Amino acid sequence: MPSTTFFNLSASKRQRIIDAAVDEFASAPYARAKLDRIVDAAGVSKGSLYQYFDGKADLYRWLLTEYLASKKLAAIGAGAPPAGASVWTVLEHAFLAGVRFAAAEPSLAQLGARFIRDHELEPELAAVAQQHKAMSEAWLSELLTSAQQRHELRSDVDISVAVGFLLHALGEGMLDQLARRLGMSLEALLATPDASARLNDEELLALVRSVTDLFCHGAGA
Amino acid sequence: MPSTTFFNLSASKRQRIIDAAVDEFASAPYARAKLDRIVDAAGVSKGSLYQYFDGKADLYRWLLTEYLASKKLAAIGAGAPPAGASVWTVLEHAFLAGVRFAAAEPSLAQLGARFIRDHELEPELAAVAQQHKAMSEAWLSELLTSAQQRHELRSDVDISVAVGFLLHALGEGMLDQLARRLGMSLEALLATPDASARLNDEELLALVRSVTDLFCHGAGA
Amino acid sequence: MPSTTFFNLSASKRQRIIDAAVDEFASAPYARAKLDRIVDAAGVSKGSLYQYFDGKADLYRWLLTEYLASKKLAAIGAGAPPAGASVWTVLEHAFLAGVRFAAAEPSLAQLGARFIRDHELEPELAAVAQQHKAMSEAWLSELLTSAQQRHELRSDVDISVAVGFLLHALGEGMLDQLARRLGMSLEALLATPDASARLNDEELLALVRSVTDLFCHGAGA
Amino acid sequence: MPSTTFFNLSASKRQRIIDAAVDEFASAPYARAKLDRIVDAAGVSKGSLYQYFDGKADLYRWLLTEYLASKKLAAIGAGAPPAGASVWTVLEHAFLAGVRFAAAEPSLAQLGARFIRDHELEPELAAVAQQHKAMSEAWLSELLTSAQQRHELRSDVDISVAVGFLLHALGEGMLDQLARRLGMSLEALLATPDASARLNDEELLALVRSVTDLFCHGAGA
DNA sequence: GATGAATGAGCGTTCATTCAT
DNA sequence: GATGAATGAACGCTCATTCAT
Repeated sequence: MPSTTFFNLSASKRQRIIDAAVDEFASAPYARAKLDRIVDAAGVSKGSLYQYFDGKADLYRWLLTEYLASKKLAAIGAGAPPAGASVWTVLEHAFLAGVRFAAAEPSLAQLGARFIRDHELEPELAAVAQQHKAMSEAWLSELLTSAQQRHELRSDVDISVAVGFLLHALGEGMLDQLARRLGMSLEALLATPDASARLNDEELLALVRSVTDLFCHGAGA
Repeated sequence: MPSTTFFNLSASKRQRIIDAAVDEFASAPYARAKLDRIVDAAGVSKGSLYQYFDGKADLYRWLLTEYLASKKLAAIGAGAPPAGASVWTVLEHAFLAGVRFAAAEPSLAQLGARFIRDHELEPELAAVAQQHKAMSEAWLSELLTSAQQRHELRSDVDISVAVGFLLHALGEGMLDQLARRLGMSLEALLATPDASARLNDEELLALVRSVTDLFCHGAGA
Repeated sequence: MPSTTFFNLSASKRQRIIDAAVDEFASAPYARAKLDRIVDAAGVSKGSLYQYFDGKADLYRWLLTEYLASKKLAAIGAGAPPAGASVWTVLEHAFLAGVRFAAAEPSLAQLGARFIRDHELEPELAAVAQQHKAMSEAWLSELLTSAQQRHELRSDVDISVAVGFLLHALGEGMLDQLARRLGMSLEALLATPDASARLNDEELLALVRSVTDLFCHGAGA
Repeated sequence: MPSTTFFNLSASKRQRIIDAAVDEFASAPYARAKLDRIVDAAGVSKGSLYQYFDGKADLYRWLLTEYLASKKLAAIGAGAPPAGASVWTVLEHAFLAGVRFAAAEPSLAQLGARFIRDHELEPELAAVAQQHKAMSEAWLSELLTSAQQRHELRSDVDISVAVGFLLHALGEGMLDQLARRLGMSLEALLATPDASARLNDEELLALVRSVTDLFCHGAGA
């Protein structure tokens, strides 16, 4: 949790710190991200950073649970699906919001992607990751269950298997597919912040449709 | 590459070292795995370990590319699908072999799972990981393409999206689903080597069928 | 290159570190010089040393190429030979400056002497050593060639042999001769920082004259 | 001192060990020479080497003080100057023997050269080096003193300076000059065992004459 | 006598965190 | 509140030597 001191900072200085931290945590896994690089890039002293945050883990946690989440919400909220929309519409909206956010805010999206994949987390941070995953799972589980009740989904579909599929598809799988579309490896994509910008909105939509189509109709002839 | 010294060791000692290394690398990502813990658990001196392997990376690489691979091959080879089998049979066999291996050799399966997800790898090891992924992708891509030509798959399915789905489902997703069936988190499963043993073969088969069913028919009503 | 941190240190602390490092590198060849001994003698932590310098090699390089060089320049600059001086005058000045420096700053002179002789250098440091030698050789070669053209040297003298002689005489040979005059072995001289102070300036001059005399007239009857 | 066991070895095995050790100690300074490489090259076990010699230092010492010395003696003894020869003849013989030995037995010559220059020696070995140097100095000192009495040398030449010159010229300086003639650095020469073979006997003689000429007549016009 | 596996002290280096100024 | 110098535990790795077989 940042101290009040942090919020009393001038907006520009605060943003400089945030940007430096986002860049660092986006370009290296947690264990390899260096506070030294962050303070250098932000132009603040190490002591100051420790007055704003309780340490490396605290900074990282805040970035993910507060900053990234709020940005994501803002970006996604704009295009929320109409209430009562079918599960397919909801999923398509979610996918589109995801790929659009990745294309618009590559560093932040990378940060989120790293978080999902990162294994180097302190136990404390791992708990945050698990909680995050649990929430997504709960949301998907409810979405699919109610869809099944509305007969939008086959009654004999294994919900937990479907949740697993979508969880991946909305998270790491999305970046994986983006990378594939761009003809680059996932690693290369993570190292190239604005690569996603090369895809225009139509291409993003086509990608999303391919995924939802597979999920809806399966691959069988 | 282990030195010949390593293979001249008594089988029990060699196995002690392998087990200690597998446990360590399975329970912590590469960067956090400590040689000290391995030598302590194995009851050998640090110097000895360095006479067997060229270093941490060498030990890890051997464990993955030689030891794990050979164990996996032995486990999977037994139940290879008949030649000319349909894509569904092939996939089902692959899935079953995977979950059975995970249930039979949980530590090794964990090791493999970590490897796929690990971000902290030395460049050299990262190359091994990418190569491994590329091979899996190529195999799946060919499998699906020829199936499509045989009209076992819909002609308008996006192969690369389908490959992405299967890649995940056969790798990390498999452990994820196993964890879900056992009612535990993936992390808990990774920390509980013999948890998978609680599922009997019928349950494993049911799990596999749920996944292939989703892939074949989709979730749509 | 030392960090700015190093130069922000109090002069006394900085000097303590320099002295400790000079002593260590002067009393043991590079490969056997221990950072532990330096930090102990300087009374700083190992981590601090690493904030000042990039490592052992960096500290050593700076000591030689910056610190020693600047001290030497200061010491030698005072008594530069007049422009247009004969080769004999130039050489005598160079020798005198050398022996006086060795007598005045024995530890530093030892450091330089070790550097010239040391075989255990990292490739990077070895390059510095070779460059240093090449510069000295070029300077001497030019000095002797132009002297030959001015007929201060015999026309049939083999310049490269003469350069070899002077290179040694101005470097390691100088300490060797100093040791001989003091009736001790070179090793003993290197281990006794202020032994050189026992020779007064007249004796130093006599030593220099003996060397230049041999070089000028030869030993033949 | 090698154990009697060593001398009971078959000549071929003994020579294999010697050659491997010479090669290793010739191609790296003492501290960087590895026993592992020697036993590998010689095809003997490490334990055996420790039964022949008391350790690394013992092997090195024997190689220098017994083996190299005897080989040198054999090579030089053949062309000893006639009794009662002038100092110039004696020196020329000594120089020629030296350069010829270097050209004929490059590895051994390198070993000797390394020994003279090496700073990484154990105290015990350093004593051997000092003793060796002292003997050479004594021989030269006596040679020059008696020559001076016979008026072959100027009466006012500083013997100790002249000894210093010759000591260098006959040792490291010789290799230095050889390297210069071959157009390579000393380091390159040490790394290229048979480079010296490129100079024919006439060229070697010319080199020797250049040096003795400088020593006899000086460089002055 | 020969073997080669075992040893362990010791090295240079890293980096999140602390705290005096 | 801001600074940045100080810290030190911990890591991967080396290699001459020992000693049971």
